[in-house]
Amino acid sequence: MTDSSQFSQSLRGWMNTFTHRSIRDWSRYIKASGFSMPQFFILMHLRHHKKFSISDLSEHMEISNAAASQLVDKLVQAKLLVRVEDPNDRRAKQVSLSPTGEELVKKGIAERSRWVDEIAQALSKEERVTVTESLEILNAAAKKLEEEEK
Amino acid sequence: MTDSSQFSQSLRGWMNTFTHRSIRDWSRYIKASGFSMPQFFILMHLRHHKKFSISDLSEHMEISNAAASQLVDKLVQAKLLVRVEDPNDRRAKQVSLSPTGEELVKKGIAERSRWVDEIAQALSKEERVTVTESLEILNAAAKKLEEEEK
DNA sequence: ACATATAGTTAAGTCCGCTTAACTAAAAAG
DNA sequence: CTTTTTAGTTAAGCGGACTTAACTATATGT
Repeated sequence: MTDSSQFSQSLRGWMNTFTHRSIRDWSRYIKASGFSMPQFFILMHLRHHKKFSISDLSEHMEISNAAASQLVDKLVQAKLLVRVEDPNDRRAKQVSLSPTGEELVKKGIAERSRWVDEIAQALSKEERVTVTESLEILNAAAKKLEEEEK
Repeated sequence: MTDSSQFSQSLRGWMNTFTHRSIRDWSRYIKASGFSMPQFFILMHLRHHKKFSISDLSEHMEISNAAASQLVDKLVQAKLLVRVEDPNDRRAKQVSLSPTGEELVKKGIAERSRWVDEIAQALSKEERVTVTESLEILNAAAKKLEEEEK
């Protein structure tokens, strides 16, 4: 019987292979592109949250405000981020991806998706249909959970 | 029509949410457990490749032999790794997880799987069946690809 | 056997992320 | 209007990951 625990086990198995692969591929890409892990985390985070303040970032990354400010500053100098004054609160800053930053992240994702395409080709047509459907289900569930957490 | 590109898109979507979540959760766990990213990468890598030499590691992580040696040394001192002489080549060392190290990685994975369980609960029984099946398919495909890469 | 290549360690020095502390400026509270 | 809180920056200093270079020890090739 395919019950909840069997599901969890399958998902965990997939997470393992996926995580392992991700760590390897991402860290290589990050190294090749000349940025540090923390810097890249910021870029990735900005893909989901188009805008954030220094405080948001320091909270999210669990580092001090000073550290967040310094990290952002370097990325601004590298032209990957844009930092503007918050019109509603002139003390605060709004940080977002610059076109260059966006491109960098996209390119990283594109590199990784070569793997995805290879997997796609390894499947039969029927398998692809089933799997696509499932991924949509998972995606929807994950999004719903994320909503609830706020 | 659910073709290959639609599949890729779904998988990429899932990868995005998953990667985003992973980065956040893992980096928090790593920070909380007091180890650095590179150190944790080593532990994760050892979960898949039970044993490796210093050279293997430096190649895999794309760092110098010296750096690999130093990283491993710290983890050995912290009792997370075991480093023994290779019986076939006395110049080489075989590095593997200690029981403590294994436990640390397992605990990290366990933390993350709380999220998995939450997702499981958000699905209907039928959805779980479909998704479990799909995950097995994906896993098999990923494993096959990994084999071929060698 | 000797020379060369390979596996790993050690040491010195650089760079970077992080922290705390001191500061500026704006907003909120009284 | 004055006080206090909040957002962010700057500077000094620490620690860790990384590099290169010099070294030891084993293995391989001629």
